[in-house]
Amino acid sequence: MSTRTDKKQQTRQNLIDAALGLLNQQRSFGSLSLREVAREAGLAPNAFYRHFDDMEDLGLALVDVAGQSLRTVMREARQKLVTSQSVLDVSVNALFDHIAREPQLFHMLLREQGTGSESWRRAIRTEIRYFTNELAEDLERLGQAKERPIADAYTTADAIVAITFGGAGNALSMSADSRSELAARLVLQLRMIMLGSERMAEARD
Amino acid sequence: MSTRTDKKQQTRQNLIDAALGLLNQQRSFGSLSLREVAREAGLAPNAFYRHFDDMEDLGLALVDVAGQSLRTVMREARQKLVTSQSVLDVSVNALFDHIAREPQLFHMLLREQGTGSESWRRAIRTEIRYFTNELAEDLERLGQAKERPIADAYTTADAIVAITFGGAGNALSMSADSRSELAARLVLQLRMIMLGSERMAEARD
DNA sequence: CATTTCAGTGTACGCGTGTACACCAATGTG
DNA sequence: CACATTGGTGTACACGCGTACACTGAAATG
Repeated sequence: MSTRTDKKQQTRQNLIDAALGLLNQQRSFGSLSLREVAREAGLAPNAFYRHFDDMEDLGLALVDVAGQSLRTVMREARQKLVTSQSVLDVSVNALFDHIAREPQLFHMLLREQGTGSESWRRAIRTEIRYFTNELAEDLERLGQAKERPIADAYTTADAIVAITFGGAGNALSMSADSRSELAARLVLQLRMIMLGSERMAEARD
Repeated sequence: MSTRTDKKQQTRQNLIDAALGLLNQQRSFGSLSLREVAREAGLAPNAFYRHFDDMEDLGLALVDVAGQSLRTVMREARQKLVTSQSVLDVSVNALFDHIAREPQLFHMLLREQGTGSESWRRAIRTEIRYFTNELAEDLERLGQAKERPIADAYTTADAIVAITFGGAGNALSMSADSRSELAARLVLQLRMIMLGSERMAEARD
């Protein structure tokens, strides 16, 4: 009873992959056309409607996929938060590796935050806020464990995310060399934030 | 001998204003059509070509206008860098005021960095890098004057710009209330960076 | 086995687009 | 004053788009 549903899932996935395949640093999701995506997926234009209401609907599905991918990065980073010494260094490099593996996904998340429909932008904002909240929690816990508390965990986490994701967005259109140079600078900047946050917490006592 | 050239300049400006007028948080520059802009400017579509090669050409002109506006903000901020006590607070609020006055310009600069043609993105990157360089210079000078030097002025400036512009980009689609809340958080984050940078410089001795 | 469901097709439509071409009328030039 | 320059117009074209409609054939259902 599932040959039918399986096949449907498959072509749905084909549409998603087709859209992703058409994205690159020159081409934003907003510039893709329904016909174009259907063509790339080997479908007649009309068949698109069997799977999504319109391009916006597809877009939200893509953000969802990207969100899952982002959560994977985070989970890995959280593991390292416990074990490693040079947390920041390892985390940033982990993120950069991940980005290099799925550039289109992160193109959407990091570089198309500001464009598109209201719901598109809200969906992206939600994914990123989720990331920030989790990080804030980790920072707080970690700060107490090491007895070097930080000031205002959410604000600190937000700064870290802004720096990291902003940088990662730029990394998308860079050579491997410039990329690792950028990664090094990001680590420095994150260290500044952590240092500053700790110092602010000290001053508050 | 200038009735002709004057008029031409005027309609060119009309085209620029028309494009700017069509931009808002839902509508990105990339989604504007040549005909649409010409229509808004009260021109026949063909007349567009008397002033710009194509939409990309217009886009670069717009980035140029935005860059000039950005440089104005910076000049004001630099004045305050010398006179005021709470530099960061005043600077961030100055930027936010400016943004509220010309939202379309900053929409392009802050939210459409990641989309569009190669030359479009390079033009935007150049404007922002200019800003970062000037800030780095100021930070270095200021740090020496106050005998509280900072570490790696360019890296510090880059972090400040990333935080500030990232935040400002988000501010564009916020209510006035959320906006000032955000501004307050940004000031905190910038203080973290400054504090951290100073501490890094101390540690290096 | 007869019937219903439904993913996918082909045709067709009106629309907005970029831009080529021929033209006009006012300004600038010798 | 005669002529050249040029900002702007109107017409026309082919194109890609979203999507409505009628359809088909295979899988699912009873």
